[in-house]
Amino acid sequence: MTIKEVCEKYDITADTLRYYERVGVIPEVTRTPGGIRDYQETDIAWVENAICFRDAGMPVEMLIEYVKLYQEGDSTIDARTNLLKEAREAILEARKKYDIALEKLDYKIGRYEIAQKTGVLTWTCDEDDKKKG
Amino acid sequence: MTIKEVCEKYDITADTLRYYERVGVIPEVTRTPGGIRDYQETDIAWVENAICFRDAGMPVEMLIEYVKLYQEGDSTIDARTNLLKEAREAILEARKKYDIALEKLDYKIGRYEIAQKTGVLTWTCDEDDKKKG
DNA sequence: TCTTGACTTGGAGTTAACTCCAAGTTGTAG
DNA sequence: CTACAACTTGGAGTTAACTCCAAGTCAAGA
Repeated sequence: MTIKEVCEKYDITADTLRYYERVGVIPEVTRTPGGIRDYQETDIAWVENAICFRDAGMPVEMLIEYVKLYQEGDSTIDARTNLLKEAREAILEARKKYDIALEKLDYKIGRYEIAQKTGVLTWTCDEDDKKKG
Repeated sequence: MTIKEVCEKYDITADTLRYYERVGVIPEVTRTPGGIRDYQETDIAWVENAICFRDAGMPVEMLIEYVKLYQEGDSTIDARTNLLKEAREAILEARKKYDIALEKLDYKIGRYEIAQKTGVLTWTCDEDDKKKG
């Protein structure tokens, strides 16, 4: 699979893919004899992981560390487990914050929609932002 | 409430609070006659909102836009509602990605824990990353 | 009143994560 | 064999969101 195909498949730029490889977010990608990237199943799995975890806010540094440990072999299994657990906690924490924001948004949207429907503001925005967020 | 107290209450730096005010993420804060920030209930509500929405990944630009619309008065209620709905969609989208990452993490952690308990790798990490992510 | 520490401003600097660029190489279609 | 698009590299540039700094002002205690 060419870099272009991978880009299209995952809606990501070639620059980002090359950057991920360069800094070690993914291991070195398989090449053709001419030196052109030819993504194999394994390479693609790493790309998929990288995108998935980046999408969840996991820092590039952490992914680099994971790949480094992975390449050091079985002796790093404990370290890798810990790293993954740490990432899990961070993601759970972040998700909690998303839920709180959603609640707040829903409350505000609800208020605004009533105002729109009735054409009347039964409350001042000031009051709303002051008392209920 | 002084800037320091607000910092401590929300675990945020004074620089960030001043930055938020400067760029318009929150409206101008009440001052003492001497020009020193003296956060009132309303000011604090804005700070709380800003932190909450930033924590959910809402871009600073969007918060600035909301405050701008808010200050223009009731004629911008439709625009504000749309903005909030847009933010809501973005947060829902992001949260979905967090859930996917969590699933992947849980799967990997489960595998690693079995390896740790039994002291045996019944699978190669390569295989794991290749086939199951 | 003096000191001392927290506050003020505008502007410059930093960080993470890309994103772009120039100059050169590869590979496919005609 | 020749174009020509797509690929390669190292390195520089950009963006969002802070974060820090210098020079000066304010306010509470001795």
